[in-house]
Amino acid sequence: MQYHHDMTPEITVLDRLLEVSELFQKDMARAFAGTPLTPSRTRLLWELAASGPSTQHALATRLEVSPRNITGLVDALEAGGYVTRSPHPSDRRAIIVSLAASAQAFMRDMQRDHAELSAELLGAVAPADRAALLRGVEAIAGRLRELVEAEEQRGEAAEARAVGE
Amino acid sequence: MQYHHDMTPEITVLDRLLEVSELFQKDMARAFAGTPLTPSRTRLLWELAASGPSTQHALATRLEVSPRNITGLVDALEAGGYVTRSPHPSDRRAIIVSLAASAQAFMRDMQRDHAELSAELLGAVAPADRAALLRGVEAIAGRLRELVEAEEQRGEAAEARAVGE
DNA sequence: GGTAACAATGCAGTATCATCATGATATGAC
DNA sequence: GTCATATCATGATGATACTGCATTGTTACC
Repeated sequence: MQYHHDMTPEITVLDRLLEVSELFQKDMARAFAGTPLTPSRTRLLWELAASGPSTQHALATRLEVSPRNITGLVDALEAGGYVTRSPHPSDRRAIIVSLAASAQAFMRDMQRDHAELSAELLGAVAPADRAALLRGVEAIAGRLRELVEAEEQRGEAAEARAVGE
Repeated sequence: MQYHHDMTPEITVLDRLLEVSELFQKDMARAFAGTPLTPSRTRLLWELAASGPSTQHALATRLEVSPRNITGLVDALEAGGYVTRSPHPSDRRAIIVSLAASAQAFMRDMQRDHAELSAELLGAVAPADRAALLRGVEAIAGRLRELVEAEEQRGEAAEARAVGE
């Protein structure tokens, strides 16, 4: 691959996005050091904040992991006081997982930090570029979503073929 | 913070970036399923592609992990035929890790895919928005880099204080 | 009422990623 | 030559994140 002394824009967009992605991860890891929170557990917490109290089965479906895995994640979060388990009102097999009161405050803080960071980052962008940036990132996210979905279905199709043979 | 019925731009930029980040990870995981490649190992491979043959110690420093960890990662990559270990020409303690010939081709493929994906994503953006998008993402990456670095140093300072007491 | 499906979990297992402690060997300064 | 230091390997350990299978209690259907 030939590199000219000015970088090609195609390369830099993706590279910057990947860098941003890496920096986010690094920042999260640092922020959660010393707590029992990990990416997987935080994902569960966000899901709970977004969708409200849920059965473990529902969480497993929405997060696309095995129910068994949810049990473990909830165990850890419950031990840390982030969530509570309560019986389902009508189905005695099921368990409702809810955010603990302290975790609700915690999530509000996270959302506040989230908004602050967002404002901070947008502040680094020239005002005249902001609208276009917004549209562009939106377009990229949409396209990427499509691509990943398409890949997923190809994968499932291949799997189905393999089983059929 | 006031929410109008249209979402505030501050929230959406960050959210979209986080979504993009998540989609990248998902895509990588899918692409590497069935290979011995994992995020950490791929990171080592990229580092090797970028910096050329290196001692394990140098890799440990650059990737900011323990030397012991590098041994394990290199073990796995060597078993998979991605890297080779060879003696250091002048220091018989040291070992030089290099990309295997097949891995060099593999990395070229990855870079090609990388460029294709980049073009594909940029293609989803309205032509008039591309220049601003580029500048904007660049600005955001730069700002985020600063923030993470600042956080890091605050963390180190706190650690130093703790040790000093 | 009997049976099949369902929710959660105990148990067992795999893989990754990381740490520290220890030891073998090589280097380089004195 | 000797001794501190550097490089790497091994072994032990631990946390996390998954999985599958078998079990227990519950519900729903016929």
